[in-house]
Amino acid sequence: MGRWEPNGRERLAKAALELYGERGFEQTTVAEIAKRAGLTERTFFRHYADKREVLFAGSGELERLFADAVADVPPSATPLDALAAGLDAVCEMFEERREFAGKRHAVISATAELRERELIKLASLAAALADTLRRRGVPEPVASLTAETGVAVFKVAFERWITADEQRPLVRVARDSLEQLKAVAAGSAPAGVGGGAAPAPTEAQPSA
Amino acid sequence: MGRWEPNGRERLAKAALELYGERGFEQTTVAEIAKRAGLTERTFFRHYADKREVLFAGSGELERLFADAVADVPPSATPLDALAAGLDAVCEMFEERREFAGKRHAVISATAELRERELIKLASLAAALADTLRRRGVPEPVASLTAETGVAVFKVAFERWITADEQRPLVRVARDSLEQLKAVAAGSAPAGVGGGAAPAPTEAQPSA
DNA sequence: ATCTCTGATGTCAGTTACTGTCGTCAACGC
DNA sequence: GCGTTGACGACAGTAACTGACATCAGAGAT
Repeated sequence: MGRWEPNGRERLAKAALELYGERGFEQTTVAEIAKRAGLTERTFFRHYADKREVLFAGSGELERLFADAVADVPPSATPLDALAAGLDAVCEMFEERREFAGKRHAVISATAELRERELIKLASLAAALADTLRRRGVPEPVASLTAETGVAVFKVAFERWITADEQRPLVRVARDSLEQLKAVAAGSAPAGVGGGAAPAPTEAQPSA
Repeated sequence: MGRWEPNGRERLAKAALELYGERGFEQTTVAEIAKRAGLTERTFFRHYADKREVLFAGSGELERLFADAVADVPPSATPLDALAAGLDAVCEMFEERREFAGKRHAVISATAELRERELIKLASLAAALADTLRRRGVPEPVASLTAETGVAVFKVAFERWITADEQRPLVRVARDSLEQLKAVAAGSAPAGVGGGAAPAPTEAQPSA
């Protein structure tokens, strides 16, 4: 047995999520988080670069998962198909953690500072995806555009999935969003309500 | 004449951009910025909410310009065409300020904290665009997807334009990027090297 | 068994971003 | 003239973060 309780890092993360949820991010001091975790402020900053980062420790894992899945798709596939495979892999990871993801998402979307941090993590994800696509031989700017598109689709799908009234699994929502984006880009959705003139996109559910 | 030199706000912005460029963002204190502007630290925070915001004061104007242009497109146009009109309007505004935009961009991309702020401004822009599209009768999630796509295209185009070896006007680069995105989404760009199968996206003339 | 080295933590002092409060003084309207 | 307003300075305070150094259990070497 060590001199201190084990898993200090995890205790800090747990305490932070709790306190951010109870009092809000700005009303919580790092000293309070450390105290709840039975540690000191200085130790908090040894584990997490700043007060926000404690909520984003897992983002590196997500990035690797997504990029690896894209890299593993056969080279004959289009960039968009490779993207779809990555999307599938990432969505699967979230399915089991919906409750945790919900709490975390609520805290983040309540505070501008945390939204900033989330956005830069997503940007980092897009950069990693673009890099992976380039390694597959996809030229610029197609690689970057595809990567940004993939992140946008994930973002939109996640927001819908985390909503209370969305029952489908995340992977289903994501695939649907991707199909809709394809339809938009193909110009099949006129601005006017209804889109009657559109050549019936693949299977666009009138879910909205 | 007032008790103080006029245009304190602008002097602060100028001093900040200079100092961020000379020593870097993190190595510059707010006290130094204020001193160079002939004011005090307290006054800096009266004009700008925080040390980063001084570089993003004009973003509200950009947002209005973009959204208004999208709103003014005839309702018969597709969402993507409306987006293209907004893109044109925004690009025009940048053409005259390339030097300033370059300095600002160099400072921002050198510091993670500033990149975060830029990203949230772009997200705010996307939200405003999505709102405008919904007012045009575009349903969700198409409105959000289209808005995110528009911002992504602008981002990619701006990055290319600000590069020293890019000679074309921003509006040309942006239109080209949009065309390439359409091609990607249409599935015309195989993952295999070269994109030779694609219908020559590189010099796509602004047929839009 | 002792010794040393390592790693996770505590302690403390310091810098700086940011805020609240109050005072000052020119300009402006009456 | 006179009160009000608006922009700023002065000053004190909080809290995020950093650097330097101390402490002490455990692991491995001797």
